[in-house]
Amino acid sequence: LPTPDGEFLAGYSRNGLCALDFPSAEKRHRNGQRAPEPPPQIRRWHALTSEALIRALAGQKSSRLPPLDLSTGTEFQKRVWQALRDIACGRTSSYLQVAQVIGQPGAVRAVGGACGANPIPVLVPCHRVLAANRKLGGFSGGLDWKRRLLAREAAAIADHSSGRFSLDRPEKTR
DNA sequence: TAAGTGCGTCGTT
DNA sequence: AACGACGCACTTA
Repeated sequence: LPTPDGEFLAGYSRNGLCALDFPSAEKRHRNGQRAPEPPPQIRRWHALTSEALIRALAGQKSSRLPPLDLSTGTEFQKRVWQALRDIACGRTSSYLQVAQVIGQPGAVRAVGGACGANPIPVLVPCHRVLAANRKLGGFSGGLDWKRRLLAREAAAIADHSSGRFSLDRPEKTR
């Protein structure tokens, strides 16, 4: 899946989009060998994924998404991932807040683990979760990506609201 | 303030 | 039984 930020790799199951990988600088994802001719269903989903991802990378609210197949996760993880999807574009949350939202205020650290296990980063916005001290926290795709995504969302919001509203973005970068 | 240490917590492996 | 994309209290510079 080509984007201005490089070639992402999307994976589909019978039920929908089930994986999204950041561009890997090294091995250029299967080196051009993609599936012969995806079935029409998959191609429709892929078109949606493509537009949504490109918008998301620009910091804009994502367009309509294809069905997401998150069935690989445990019950706990699925609850966390759903909570992530409820964080609006341009806003941020914290691992503690997410833990509270899913009704397990003590499972803060486990929430971090679930974020790290998110199979569809960017579209399932785990990058919007910061540490409670308002620092960046971690990111499986690399902290630079997390910074970039947040900065672009903040910029898009600022642009849209003439910058007169307070942006909630991370104070510090580590 | 900033940075480091220790411990509680709890889902995963 | 061990290990974190954490949080919080508490020390030290």
